[in-house]
Amino acid sequence: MPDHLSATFAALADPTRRAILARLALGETSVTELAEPFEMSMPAISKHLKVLEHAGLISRGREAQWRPCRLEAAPLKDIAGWVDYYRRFWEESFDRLDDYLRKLQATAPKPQEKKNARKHR
Amino acid sequence: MPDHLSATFAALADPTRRAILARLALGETSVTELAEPFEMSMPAISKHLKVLEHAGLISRGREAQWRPCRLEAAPLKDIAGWVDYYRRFWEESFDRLDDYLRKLQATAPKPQEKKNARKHR
DNA sequence: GAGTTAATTAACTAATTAGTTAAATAAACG
DNA sequence: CGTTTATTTAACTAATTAGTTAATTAACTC
Repeated sequence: MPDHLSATFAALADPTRRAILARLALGETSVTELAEPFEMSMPAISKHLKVLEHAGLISRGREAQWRPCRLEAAPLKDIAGWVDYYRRFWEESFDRLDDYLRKLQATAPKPQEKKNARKHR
Repeated sequence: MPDHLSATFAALADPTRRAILARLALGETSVTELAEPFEMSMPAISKHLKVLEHAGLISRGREAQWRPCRLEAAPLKDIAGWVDYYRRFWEESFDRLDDYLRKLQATAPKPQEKKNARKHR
């Protein structure tokens, strides 16, 4: 995985892993307890944890024979930062050209002209 | 892909696809122009676009022989909503048990324990 | 030391992903 | 019509992923 944002997104792309994070939001816990809600073998959970750890989303301690997992939210902050850049696109501000065009399109159903929208970079 | 959040996260887990979205944030454009910055064949880009479209992150029109792509931000709003739940974990509020313990651990037991020097933003 | 509990590693398989090149489709152009 | 331009589909390959069962490591308990 090249960059750390990709690793984080990839880790979050699995519902089991997101459920694990949701559980850890309630507090640190063991692998066995994390595994319990899932119809899945322990090694499968272990692998999911490894993916989460690799992405920096959890850390693992050691306490006797348990390896308690803890949520680490720093990568989530990066995700929030990344996605926030796009906020304006879902908050429907009508001051951008794009939205202007979108509005035009909504009101004038059949634009005949081939508007040369291609720009040079 | 089961749920739509997973599909969105998976789509965002690739740097090429994120770059495509970044380009589309500047405005609607053609597949060829989207492909240009990448050392990658057109079919490869076409597949990336299909992934993005499947996740609802872009929509495609038709204008003569071009299929202009447009950013669709609704799924990003869902991502923002999901990640926002975890905001308290990176904003270091010290009113939770977890953070209390974390603080104890940082100050008390072992002098050469790693300092846990996370910064506020 | 033997057994129990917690978790990981090894070895394997099936499915998915990300890329390739070559062929096909679709619309515009002369 | 045949050609050009834009894009997709087909067919293939290599790498990665998500899961399995069996074996292993590690620490505690008797």
